[in-house]
Amino acid sequence: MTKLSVEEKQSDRRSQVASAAMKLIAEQGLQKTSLRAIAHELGCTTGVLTHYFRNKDELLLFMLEVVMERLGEKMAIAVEDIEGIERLIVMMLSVLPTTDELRQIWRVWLAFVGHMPGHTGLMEEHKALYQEFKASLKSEFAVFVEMGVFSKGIDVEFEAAAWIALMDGIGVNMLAAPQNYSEEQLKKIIKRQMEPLINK
Amino acid sequence: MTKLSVEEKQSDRRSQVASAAMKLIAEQGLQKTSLRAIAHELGCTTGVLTHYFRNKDELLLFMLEVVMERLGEKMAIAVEDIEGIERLIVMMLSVLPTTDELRQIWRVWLAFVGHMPGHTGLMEEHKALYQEFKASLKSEFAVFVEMGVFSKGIDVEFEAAAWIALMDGIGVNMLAAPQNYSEEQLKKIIKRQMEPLINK
DNA sequence: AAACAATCATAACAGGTGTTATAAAGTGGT
DNA sequence: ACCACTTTATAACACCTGTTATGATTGTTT
Repeated sequence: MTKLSVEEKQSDRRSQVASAAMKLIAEQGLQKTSLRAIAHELGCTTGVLTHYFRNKDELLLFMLEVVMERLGEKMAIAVEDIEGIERLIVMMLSVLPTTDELRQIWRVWLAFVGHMPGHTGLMEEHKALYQEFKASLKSEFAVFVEMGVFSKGIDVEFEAAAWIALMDGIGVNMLAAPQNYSEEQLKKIIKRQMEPLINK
Repeated sequence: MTKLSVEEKQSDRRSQVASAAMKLIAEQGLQKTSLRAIAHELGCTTGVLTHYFRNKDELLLFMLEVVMERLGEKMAIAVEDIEGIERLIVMMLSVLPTTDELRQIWRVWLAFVGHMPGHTGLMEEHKALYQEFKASLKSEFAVFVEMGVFSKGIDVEFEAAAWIALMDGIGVNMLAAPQNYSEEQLKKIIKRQMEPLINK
């Protein structure tokens, strides 16, 4: 391969494997997603998987990184050129499981979280990625404080944690107890969470 | 056995099996919790399990019922003799994973939810139990409206759903990305969620 | 063209899985 | 003491699991 197109580079073999695994996990659960099933989904044999991943946990970890990365990208794309309070609303709406792709991502995350007990390595990695997420949210909040959108007294650390918790909860509920959260309802919840932070 | 003490009756053999399974799931995850492992934990053989449960999914379902039931009991005990806004706060605090027992319950629930994809039977049952939970919360809210604590205009259905989502999110975060939510912080989040509902 | 390394396929291993059938042990009623 | 019934143990079944080792194939470099 003399030329590397951008697409080929960013979706290298590891990512292809991860995508196949994510598809299966989202529609069959983690238990039924064996290495052989993933290989079959991808149209190859398990030799590929063992060549790119030391073991299954390493594959799981990579999938989690892919999931977090995709969520970050979706946020970034959704909010560019949007400022102020609207920016936060759009940001949150852009990652909730409202599309098939996002539902897949959330299902994979849920499977991972449910699989964590007893696997301390996975827990620590998950915690690290979460704090990364929280850090970006904190800096976002800090900007709002600087710009006078949020009041000065707020505890950025605490607010970011509370915000992530709310988003996780909505996401989990949209998957685990499917119900019609309309976009208006989602906005209503988000705005409420934002209300006490606004500088008045 | 001529006499059936209350304790022996409510913790019959099925419940004992479920308790052993819950302990293992909470500390090792669902994958490593095989029928043989459960039997070993309980100090018997798999014959007991197969006698009381048709298959593993039926055991899982029963565990989910136990989990929901215990949460309901904890709520009921915590809030008796407490009225008004304080009642709601205590109710919520009483089920969040702040103790070892509650953490176990939440871990089992998370394992179940992560295991649901592809098992439509389990999903439907989970949804049913969730709506039961929501119904009791709705009636709780309705009382608040009647008593003038909450304002008349609120959408009880929507508010209950939003509330459950917030609780789920906090619970998941307390397990998946452990951090020190102090009781004050939890109360702060809860009160905030309550604020827009209060009749002023 | 030869040598090297990356990529992938194949196969075997040791062990564990849920499920099922069957036999043993225990229990209470008559 | 016998019987019917529940409860538990044992063992086997067929299958799947992640992991590992070994070859074949391919591509790149010298």
